[in-house]
Amino acid sequence: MINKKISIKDIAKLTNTSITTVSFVLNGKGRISKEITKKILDVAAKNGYEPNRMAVGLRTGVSKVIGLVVETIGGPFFGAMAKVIEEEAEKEGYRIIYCSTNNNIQKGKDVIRMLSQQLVDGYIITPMKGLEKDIQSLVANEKPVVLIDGYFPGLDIPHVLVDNHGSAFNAVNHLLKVGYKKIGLITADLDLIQLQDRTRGYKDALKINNIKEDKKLIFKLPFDTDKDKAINSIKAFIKQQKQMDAVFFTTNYLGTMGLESIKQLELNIPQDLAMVSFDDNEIFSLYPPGITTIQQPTYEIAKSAIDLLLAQMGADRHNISKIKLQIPSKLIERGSTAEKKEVLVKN
Amino acid sequence: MINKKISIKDIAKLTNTSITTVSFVLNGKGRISKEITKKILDVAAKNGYEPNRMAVGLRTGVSKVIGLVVETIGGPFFGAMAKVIEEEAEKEGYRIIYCSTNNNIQKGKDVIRMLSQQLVDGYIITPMKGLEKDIQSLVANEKPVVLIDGYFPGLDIPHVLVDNHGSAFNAVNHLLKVGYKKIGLITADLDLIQLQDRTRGYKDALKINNIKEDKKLIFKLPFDTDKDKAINSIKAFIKQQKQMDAVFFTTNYLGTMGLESIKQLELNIPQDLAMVSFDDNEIFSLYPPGITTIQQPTYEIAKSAIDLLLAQMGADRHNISKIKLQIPSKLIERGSTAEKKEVLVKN
DNA sequence: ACTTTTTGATAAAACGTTTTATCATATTTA
DNA sequence: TAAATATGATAAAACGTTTTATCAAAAAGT
Repeated sequence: MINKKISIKDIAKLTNTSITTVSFVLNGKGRISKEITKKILDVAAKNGYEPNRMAVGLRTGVSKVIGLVVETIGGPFFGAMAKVIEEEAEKEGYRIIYCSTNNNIQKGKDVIRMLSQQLVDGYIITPMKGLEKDIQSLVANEKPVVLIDGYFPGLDIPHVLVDNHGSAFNAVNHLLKVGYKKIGLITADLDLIQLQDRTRGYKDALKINNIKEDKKLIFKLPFDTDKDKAINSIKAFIKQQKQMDAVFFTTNYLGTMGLESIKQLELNIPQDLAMVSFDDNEIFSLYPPGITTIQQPTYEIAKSAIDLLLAQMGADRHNISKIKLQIPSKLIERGSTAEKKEVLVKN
Repeated sequence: MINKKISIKDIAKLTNTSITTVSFVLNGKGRISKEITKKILDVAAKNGYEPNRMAVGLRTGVSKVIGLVVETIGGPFFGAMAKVIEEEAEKEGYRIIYCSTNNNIQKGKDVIRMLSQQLVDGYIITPMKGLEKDIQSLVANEKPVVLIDGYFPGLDIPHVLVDNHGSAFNAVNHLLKVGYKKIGLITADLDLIQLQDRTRGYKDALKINNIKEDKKLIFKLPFDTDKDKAINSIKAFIKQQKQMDAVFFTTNYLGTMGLESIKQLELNIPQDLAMVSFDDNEIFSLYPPGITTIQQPTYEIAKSAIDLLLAQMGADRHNISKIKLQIPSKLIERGSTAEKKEVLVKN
């Protein structure tokens, strides 16, 4: 049953009709009689005809493929996103072509250039500094683009992401409410707007509670440190800041390493150190006493992003673009931020 | 800088040459003088020429795209795979188009049919029962295919996966060596050869240690149960099998839920119940006292798969196909399988 | 000086579609 | 009955490449 792929031309021959007629029937265009329509449809079905996407793409300029450019598909965050995006796209007949940048600007540029070889109809991209021009150039060329998990401040490009500032603000505020006073921040030394917004949220929460920001309580982990080194430097930071009674990690990855660090230091959560991390995660729910986290609405973010993109690719293209969404997160409170018990001072 | 995409024809016009000449220069074929070559290359570079992949694809029948069909990209296992596969493919100029089946046969069929519309040059597929015909048909049509994380017993299709039988055998053997005697098995009620091989490994390990298999110690979790229900039924199973002193989970997912179940039952690991799970994972390394796991060589598996596929797509196509790899795993021993302390019988 | 070979360049066909313009024939209108 | 219109089908061009076959001019061989 080695089916040589059958073309529209073959169907025309088999049904004594013309190529045009077959094309019209298959696409429900033109005016073709019932009988011929049926005959063509039958033959097409029987031979399992599938249009050649390359030919269609060449002729129409439409590939029915969406480019998904993420930092890395590995993590739980993007994995969940990818799934939703794929499902929604498929409903509209789009396939997903996936590329990762590994936070490397050149790789990002390359990937975008490649995809723009008429390969994809639209883009969902996690932006990073240095890609502004490339992405603006896509937009200028009328390519539908939605940024996800980040944005370019000042640029008018549709995007959807969690409310990073508000989420961080709430988390730190929560820590303060339940009694922690010396709250540390552990973030990554990456030039990402998301991390900056989260840091701002932390600082604003302190400010509004009249707590003076202490630079010593902020630790930026260098970007490319390997895992063991990273854990060691986190441990060093925690050990050094003795008065610190809680710590806020700005990413999942940092939070997990933080957990490992705290474990290795044999500190008790939350008695010795309370903690909150961005991005919920199975570890955080399972690890005793449960780690309080900021749960990103991954489904909503992904759904909004793909919807926004599909809308841009649809008929009503123009009035939809320029939509910007910041979706609220959910603070999952667990044991790691249990109310602080004041230490009794012996007297 | 709205660059309308430039074509080979435009370059020909700009350089007073013919389309053929430009094509020859750009592809390093034909015989064209140094001067004209340079002129064309210059103009092409200056205008940022990129070939139209659709046109190339139509003409040559080659898309430079690889289809990756997995159960779901979400999990850590496939996420890690996808990353490696993408990196390696990119070196050879291939892009990855990703589709998930969610363990649904019809979805799998649909996805394969779609991809075969001349969209992709080769396939990496996680096989599932019911897709045999579809995949064999690809092979019959000379499409390069590599199966990953599974295989079709009896069918001669290249594949690469972990040595499921051997891995399970070793894990259970290890449990027996360190003193556990009543070892339970928790697996999923899915008709996957991987799970069957793992189950066989478990049984063979018992057999070789002269331990009679006890059907009561084997629990198959129904496929579509939601997480809470699943945890409850695992808890019920554990509570019922009082003499059971250790349990082997055949997948990451099951292991994680098992951990949650054991936690909810307030059992001590390993004193009350020892455990081993397939697929290593950050939770298992972090959760006290550390869970012993079978670590799949994800990098090796993915690398082998993409290498095998690229080889099939290369020049020496035929002598390479039909390669089958089962890669050994690594047993990561942690606290959950510490040597069993015999309970002192009071006398 | 005439044929053969080499060199450099190109015209044209093909890949499989979609779509515009055209054309008969049939039907309606005047 | 002649003119206008509606109906059903199709030829041909176009999308941007690659590649085969061809061709003129230059170089080499006789």
